[in-house]
Amino acid sequence: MAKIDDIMKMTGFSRTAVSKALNDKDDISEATKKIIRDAARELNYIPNINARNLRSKNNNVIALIISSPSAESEKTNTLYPLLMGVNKAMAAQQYELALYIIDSKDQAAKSYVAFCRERNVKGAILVGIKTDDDYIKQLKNSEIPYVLIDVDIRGTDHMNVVKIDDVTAAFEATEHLIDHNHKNIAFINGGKTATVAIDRWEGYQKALAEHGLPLQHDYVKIADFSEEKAYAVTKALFKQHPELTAVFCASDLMALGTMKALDDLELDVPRDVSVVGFDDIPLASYVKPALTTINQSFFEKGNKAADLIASLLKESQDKKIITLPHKLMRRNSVAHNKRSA
Amino acid sequence: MAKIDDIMKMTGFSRTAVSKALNDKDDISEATKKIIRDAARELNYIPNINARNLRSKNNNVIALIISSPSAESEKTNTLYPLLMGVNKAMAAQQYELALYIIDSKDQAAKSYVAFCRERNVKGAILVGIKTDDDYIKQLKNSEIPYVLIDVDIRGTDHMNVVKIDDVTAAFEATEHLIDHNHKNIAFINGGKTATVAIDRWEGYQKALAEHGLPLQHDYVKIADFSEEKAYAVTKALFKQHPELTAVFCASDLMALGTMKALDDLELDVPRDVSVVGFDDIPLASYVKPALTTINQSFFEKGNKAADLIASLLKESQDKKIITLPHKLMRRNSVAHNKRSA
DNA sequence: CTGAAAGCGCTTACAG
DNA sequence: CTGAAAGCGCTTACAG
Repeated sequence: MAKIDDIMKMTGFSRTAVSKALNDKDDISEATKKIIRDAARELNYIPNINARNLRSKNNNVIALIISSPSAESEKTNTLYPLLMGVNKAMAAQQYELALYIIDSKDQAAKSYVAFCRERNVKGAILVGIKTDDDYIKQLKNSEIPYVLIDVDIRGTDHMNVVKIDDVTAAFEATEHLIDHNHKNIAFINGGKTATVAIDRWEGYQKALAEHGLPLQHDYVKIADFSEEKAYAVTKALFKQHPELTAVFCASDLMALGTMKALDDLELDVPRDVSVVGFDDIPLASYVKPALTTINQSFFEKGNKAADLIASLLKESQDKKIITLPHKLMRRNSVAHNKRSA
Repeated sequence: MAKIDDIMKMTGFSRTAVSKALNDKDDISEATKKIIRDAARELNYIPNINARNLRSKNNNVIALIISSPSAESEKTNTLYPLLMGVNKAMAAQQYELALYIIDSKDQAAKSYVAFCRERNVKGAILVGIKTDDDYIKQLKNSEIPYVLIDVDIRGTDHMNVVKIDDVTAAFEATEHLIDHNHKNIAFINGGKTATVAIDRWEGYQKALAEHGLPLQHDYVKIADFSEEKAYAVTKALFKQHPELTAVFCASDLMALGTMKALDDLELDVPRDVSVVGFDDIPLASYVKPALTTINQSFFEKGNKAADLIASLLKESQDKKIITLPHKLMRRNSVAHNKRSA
C-alpha cells in the first residue's frame, strides 16, 4: 500500500504539499498538483480513511439504525426501499453510510450511541423505534443529531421526524368504508406502542365520531402487525360479531391475514365484507381481490430523512417535522354495503 | 469525549496499562483492570475506532457490495433478506459490516476496490455481478479475499462462490412441465450475461434434450428480468405461436408479467397454459393461481457467504463453492396438457 | 505485572 | 506557493 510518504519521496515535494495537492487545496500550484496526482496514480495510492478521520475529525459518516428488523416480514419489504432512498441521498451528498441493525436480542450488548461515537458518526437516522423504547432517551443525551422515521411528534419535544400523516390517512381509510355505507367496521391494529399504531387508531376513532358512528371497543383488536395473528383475530371477530361488514387493518400484511380468514369463513370480499389495508406493499395490488389501501413511499421516507440530516449538519436549524404525502388506492376490496342495519 | 489519557490521569496507571486493561489482556492484574474499567465507565469512555484501526491494523470490517440494485424491483425483495443473512453472521462473528451500493451511474466514480482499501476492509461479499463485469477483474488484482453470490464457477478459475444449482433447478422446472405432458414450452430468460440466466438457460435445454424434445429457438426470449418486458414478450410469443402450452420464466417477476399477458390474451392459467417461475418471492404464493416455482433462500445465501468470508480470514483455505439447496414448489399454475400434439 | 516511548498515516496551523 | 513539525487517539514491541 502506497502512502503519502512514498509520493513525497517519488516527487521530491513535502508531505504537506502532497496532502494538499491530493485534497485539491488552493494554495498549491497546478503544475505541482499534476506531478503529485500522476505519481499517486502510478503508485496506485489510496488514502487511509482511518488516518484521515483520526486527524481531521471530518469524517462524513451518517448512521442508519434499524431497530428490530425481524419484526418486518419479507413480504412487507419496506426497509429495502427505505435503505435505497437513504443511500441515494447519501451518495449524492458525499456522505458515507454506516448501517447498524439492532436485533432484538443483542439490544443490551452495545448501544447504538456507542456505535455512533466509536466511529465518530456525525448524524443518525433511526427507523423502527417505538415510543416506549429506551433508545429515544439515549439519543437525547447524546450530542449526535438525528432524525426519526415514523415517530410521533407528541411528547417528544421537538425532534426531527419524517413521517406521513397517519391520523389523516387512517381517517380517510375509515371514511372510505363509511362512504360505502358500512356502519359496523372492525379495526385491526398493529400494537399499542408503535407510533403509527397509535396514530392510525386515532384516525379510525375520528372518522367514526365525525360520522356519528359509535365506537365499539369489541370491534377493535391488536394483531402485532402479524399476518397470522390478524388471521386468528379476524376469525374470532366474525364468529362473535356477524354484524360486521368491513375491516380496516393498520397494515397490508394484516389485511392479507384478514382476507384469508374471511375466505375460510366463506365470506366473500368485497361482496360480504369490505377490507382496507395500509402501506400499499407490492402484494396489495396482486392479491385477488386487489386490496384497497393507503399508499406511502418508503423510498421517499429514507431519502427525505437523509436530506434532512445532511442539511442539519450543514447549518444548525430548528427541529423539523417532514410530512410526506399518502394516497388512498381504491382497488377491489371495498364495495357498497347492502345489508340493512 | 473521554480518552485513554483521561483514564490514565484519573487512575494513575500508565497509558499502556489502561489500553491493555480495556482490551482485557492477560498481563494486567484483575485488581488493576477493575479500577480502570470503573474509571472508564465513570468517564463514559468510548474508544475511537479510527485510532484503534489505524494503529492496530486489525479492523474487522467486511464489505457487502451490492451491484446495480435498481435492477431489482421492490416486488422481488431478495436483497433485503440477503442483507439480514449477512448481518446476522457478521454480528455473531464480531465483524463489522460496510455497505457499498454501486448505482449504475456512479460506477465510474469510485471503484469498490478503492472503497475497500480506503477503509482497510478485510474481505468482501459481492452480489449482482455479471460475468462480463469489469469488477471481477478488479477483484482478482486486489489482495482482498472475497466471495461472490450467484456467480458461475466456469471460467472464473476458482473463486469463492455461494449459489444454488441453477442448472439443475431450471432442469427440474422444465421437466415438471414436460411431466405434465407439455411439449411446446417457451422459455423467458432474464438476460445473456447474468450467470443465473446462463445457467437456467442450460437447464432448460438439458431437460428438453433429455426428453427428446426439440429446442425451438423461436420459443426462447429475453426479458431482462423485467415484469413489463415479460408481459410484452409473452403477448408476442403467443400471438405467433398459439401451439405453446407452457412457459418457464427465469424469475417470478417475469412470470407475473407472463401471467398478466396470458390473462389479457384470454388464456387461462393453468387450464390453457401452464407457467413456472423461479425464486419463490413472497408474491408467488399470493398470486391467483398460486405460482409453481423454484424456491431458494436469499437469507441463507447472505448468511453462508458471510460465514465463508469469515472462515477465509481466519484460516486461508482453498477456494470454495457452496451450493445451497433449492426446491420446486408445486402450486396451482401448472396443469396436465390435454391438447393433442 | 507495569511503564516510557515509538509510531500507525494522515492533516493543519505556522512560518517563510 | 512550499515545507518542517506537531499531533489526532490509540496499540505494541521492549525493557524492567
